[in-house]
Amino acid sequence: MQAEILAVLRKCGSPMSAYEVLDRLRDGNPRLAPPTIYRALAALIEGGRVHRLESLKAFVACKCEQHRHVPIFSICKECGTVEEAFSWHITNELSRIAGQSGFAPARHVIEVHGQCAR
Amino acid sequence: MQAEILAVLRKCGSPMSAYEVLDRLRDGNPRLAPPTIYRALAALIEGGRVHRLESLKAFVACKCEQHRHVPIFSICKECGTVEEAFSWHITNELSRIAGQSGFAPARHVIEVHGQCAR
DNA sequence: CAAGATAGGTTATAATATAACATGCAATCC
DNA sequence: GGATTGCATGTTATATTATAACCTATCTTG
Repeated sequence: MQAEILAVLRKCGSPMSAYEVLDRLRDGNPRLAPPTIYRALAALIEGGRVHRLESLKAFVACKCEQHRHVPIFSICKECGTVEEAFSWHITNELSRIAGQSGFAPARHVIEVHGQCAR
Repeated sequence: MQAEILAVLRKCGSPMSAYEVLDRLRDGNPRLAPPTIYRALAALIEGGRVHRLESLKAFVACKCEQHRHVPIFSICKECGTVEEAFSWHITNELSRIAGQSGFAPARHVIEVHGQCAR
């Protein structure tokens, strides 16, 4: 199931809601239900192979070779495409800010909405 | 309505779901329905007086004197409290990264989950 | 008052997500 | 081989979050 979902997300390229993934996979498996999708998505996210775009309530395949970084998403509000970047600078700076108050970061959500070059 | 919601959020201090706010306000107004809450929340967010924590699907009152900055939220997964910070460093660095690909940022979402000092 | 603007009320429903329990099936162990 | 275990998925139901669409009341301003 994880492999199938990953394939669907990769083929699509842009963010998909869980129910869009579900509809896609129901073509070959009409009995498929939401919990199956959400469970597999949870496992994929856990493994860093899929990200949830919190501000879109949607999911994308990780595009980086190296999963397990702090991803920074640029989300174009015109065309809907999402770029994934990362920056040690920002990772460090976030840790520094957190450190000031003794906060121990575990998971980072960085999403930038705007307009892409196109 | 905006004032009432803001009062509820301030009194609570930690993030509240829209429906928690709704329940609170229904004490004095049993006919209150979700659209009213969501509309007022949208206006408050527009004005920078409330933030939506995307990764929690919840809302907090802005704690800064000066609304209209790029907020960075530290969310403690133990006690649920949320700190709001900001950093020109990060704002600039995000702009720089965006600039590389010609992306024009309009809205930033920065949320860090972890564990606070307590 | 008329006309327009704005907030809120009302009803219904869409979209997102999870709880709880059942089933199937392969691996392992005696 | 048969019992046992573990794990992914199936199934049913429901919870949670959010919005559409249309209506009503109130205020504003010429």
